[in-house]
Amino acid sequence: MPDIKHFDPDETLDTVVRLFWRRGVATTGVQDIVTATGLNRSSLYATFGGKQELYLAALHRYRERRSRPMFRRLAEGDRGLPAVAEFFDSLITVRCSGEYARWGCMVANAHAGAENGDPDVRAVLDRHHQELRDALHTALTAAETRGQLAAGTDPEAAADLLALLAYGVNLRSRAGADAQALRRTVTAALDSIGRSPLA
Amino acid sequence: MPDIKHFDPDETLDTVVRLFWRRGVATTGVQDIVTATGLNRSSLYATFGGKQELYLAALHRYRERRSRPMFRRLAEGDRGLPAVAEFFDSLITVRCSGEYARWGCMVANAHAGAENGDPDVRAVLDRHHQELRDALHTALTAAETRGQLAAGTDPEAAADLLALLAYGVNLRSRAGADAQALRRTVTAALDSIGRSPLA
DNA sequence: GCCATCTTGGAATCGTGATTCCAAGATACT
DNA sequence: AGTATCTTGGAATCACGATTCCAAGATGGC
Repeated sequence: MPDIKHFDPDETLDTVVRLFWRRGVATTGVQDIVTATGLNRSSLYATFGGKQELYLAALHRYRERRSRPMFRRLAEGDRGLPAVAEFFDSLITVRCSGEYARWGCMVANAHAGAENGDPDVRAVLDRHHQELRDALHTALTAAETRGQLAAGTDPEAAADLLALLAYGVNLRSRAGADAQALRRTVTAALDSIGRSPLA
Repeated sequence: MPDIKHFDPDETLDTVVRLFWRRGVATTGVQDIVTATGLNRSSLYATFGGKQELYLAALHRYRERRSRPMFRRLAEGDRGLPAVAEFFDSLITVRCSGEYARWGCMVANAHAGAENGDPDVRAVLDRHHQELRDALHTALTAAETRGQLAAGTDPEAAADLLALLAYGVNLRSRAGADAQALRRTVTAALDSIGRSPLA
């Protein structure tokens, strides 16, 4: 009996993600969202609630569409170090070129804003960090099993280190860091973790 | 002949730094600054110009009072790795406890906000990164000279890595990362850079 | 074709954003 | 003391913030 939505909420959320991701939540107005999505204020509020709820939904969407797939690839296949190297390589490519160049990571960005005061946001941040660590840890454990790790390397500690390194890459890429330089740095880090080249 | 200022601009700037540092520029209003400093809008604008100029002044002040002293200590004395370890130790202490706990680094925070669109801000960000790298590089070169580095460690690459790691520490500390965990991670990183314990 | 129910357009609300303006007050030199 | 020159208080400005409201429109089942 009721009317049906005249737009696609899913598509809308993707547009909203792009806005919050690029410009941050504090500097993105509801008017900007209305303009970018083309839909009406009423529809926005009726579908998603207020701005904060919309931001949270966008954050979830970002993680689901952008972060999770990368984490999954990183952890799957027991490839070990090559998977880690590929992860960072894709990361740097996305951060420094193409449509999303210089946007950084939406979750990393959220750390710096006042939005991290919201307990819900904070929870997402922590969960994200945990998942990143876990994925890296899985890959590094596989690397250890395959004998790819240097003698003194602990997979746990190395995962923590690489997770923090990823935040650094994300942040600096937003300021326009050079992709080549980032790649060199990551390579050096992975080299120090991995078995020295001996054959 | 003229009147003289009825307040101390220097002291005021310190208060402003605290505001922008903790809450970010987008979410800090001029009204908040007026309230926190106790001085009048007219005096604010007459002394510092608008909000953006005030933010830039605060950013400079932060670097001068907070970052530079740490960089200087890191680079001076040719102590090598111990200086690096001490640097990270102080960093984590400041970021996770005391008055500034969970505030992160004002410069790192600036990477994530929309304020990085301003060319002047961007320039400060790049200069900051350069100085951090340089300080680390100086310390690591001293470490190399003193034979503290592992065989495959390049001071340049290690400096880049540790610089990015510092951003990671700063970001995560804002989300309430555990100091002990951060310390363990940093220690592991320094261990992998340094000469293995052999006597 | 009708009705209950939802969606949509767009104005209205009401707070707060940064910035400006001017009269009143304070200062230091003459 | 007088005066030129700056500072200060506080109201005024004007754009834009998020959110709400209601009349008009669209839908699907009867």
